[in-house]
Amino acid sequence: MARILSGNRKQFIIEEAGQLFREKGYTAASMRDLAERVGVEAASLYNHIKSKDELLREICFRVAHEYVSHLSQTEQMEATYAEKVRALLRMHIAIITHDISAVSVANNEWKHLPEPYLSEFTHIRRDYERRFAALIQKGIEAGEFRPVNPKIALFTLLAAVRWVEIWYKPGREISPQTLERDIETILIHGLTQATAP
Amino acid sequence: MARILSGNRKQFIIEEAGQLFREKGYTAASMRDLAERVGVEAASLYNHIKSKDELLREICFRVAHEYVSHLSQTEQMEATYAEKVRALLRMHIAIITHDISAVSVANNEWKHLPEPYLSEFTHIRRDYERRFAALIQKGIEAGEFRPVNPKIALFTLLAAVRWVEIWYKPGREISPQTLERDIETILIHGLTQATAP
DNA sequence: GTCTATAGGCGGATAGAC
DNA sequence: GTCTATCCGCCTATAGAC
Repeated sequence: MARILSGNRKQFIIEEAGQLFREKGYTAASMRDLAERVGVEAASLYNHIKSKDELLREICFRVAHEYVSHLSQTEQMEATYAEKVRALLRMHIAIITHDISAVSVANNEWKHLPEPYLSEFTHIRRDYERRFAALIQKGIEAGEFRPVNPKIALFTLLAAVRWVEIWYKPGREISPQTLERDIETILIHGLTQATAP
Repeated sequence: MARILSGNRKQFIIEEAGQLFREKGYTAASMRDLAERVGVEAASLYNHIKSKDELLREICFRVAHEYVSHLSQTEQMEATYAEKVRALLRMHIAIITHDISAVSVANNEWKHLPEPYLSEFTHIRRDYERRFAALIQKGIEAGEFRPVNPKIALFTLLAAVRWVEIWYKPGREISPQTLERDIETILIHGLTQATAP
């Protein structure tokens, strides 16, 4: 029971840390700032966590594992490569809009992870990119996609959904559904009306 | 003469600061770090600059003004909206590949600007986005572009070229020319071969 | 214009009472 | 588990000798 309460308390602290790190950046955010949000003195935080960077680790790796888990599911789908890429774009937008603080921290503050976690994190991310690029490569070979460099295509897609993380706030004028539809339209079909392959 | 030398020295310090801020982040980068790169003691830097945030300001506003200046030129071009948007995409890629540290800092560290510079910077950026979105809006009205939300289109385009800033290193396997061509292909024509408007 | 020395503040984290 | 008090280090920036 004590462990469950303690676990909840820790999760609450991690949640607040995610929002704080997103707003001010990991380095500029102090444990005193975090304590104020949580409603305790700074020293009390250390009854739940061991260090500031433990918070960063929890956030970054939770996000990383969520992305990898969805990628694995997508790879096993029975579908065309275009459908798989489309599903991954939707997945990215969904994760971002549902867990925006954590995603933002994982995207922008990961470089402050201390070793060996930094190496582990970049390794996971590189592996994710490699597997995603392989799907695009196969889509090109299958004639579904234009013959572009798969890495360029990958990063263009990933970056194009990442802006949502910077910009999106719940309750903003544009709904997640419109977001999803229009971003997909541009990336999959292109911006211009009349296309000539 | 003394002023010219001093000016060059200051520019050198700003250049080194840009690289340092990009690598470590503005808050995590110390004046001692910067001094070591420049080859002096930290206190000596203050003969050339007034404060750490002056360096951040110089970098952020130089980049902002470069973007705005190119946008103004593009607005005055005699060309279709598709050609103008294409020109702006090329301009973004060119600025990023030529001045990557400064662009990276302006994109990622601007939030550490102290007021009133923070407000001024965000105002300049919002104005840039408004004018760029207007070009897309007109392109949609002219039937050149698909009927998507202009803001979504804008941010998707801007984000898609921004990844270059995170990823690009001079001398990497992919050339700026290939970058430009493939990113344009995806954003303007779309990833899939057979498009059905 | 560069140096050494240092002021003055805030950072993460710990000790120990309750 | 939370508090107060505090350690100790690093931070930006300044003072003043050379």
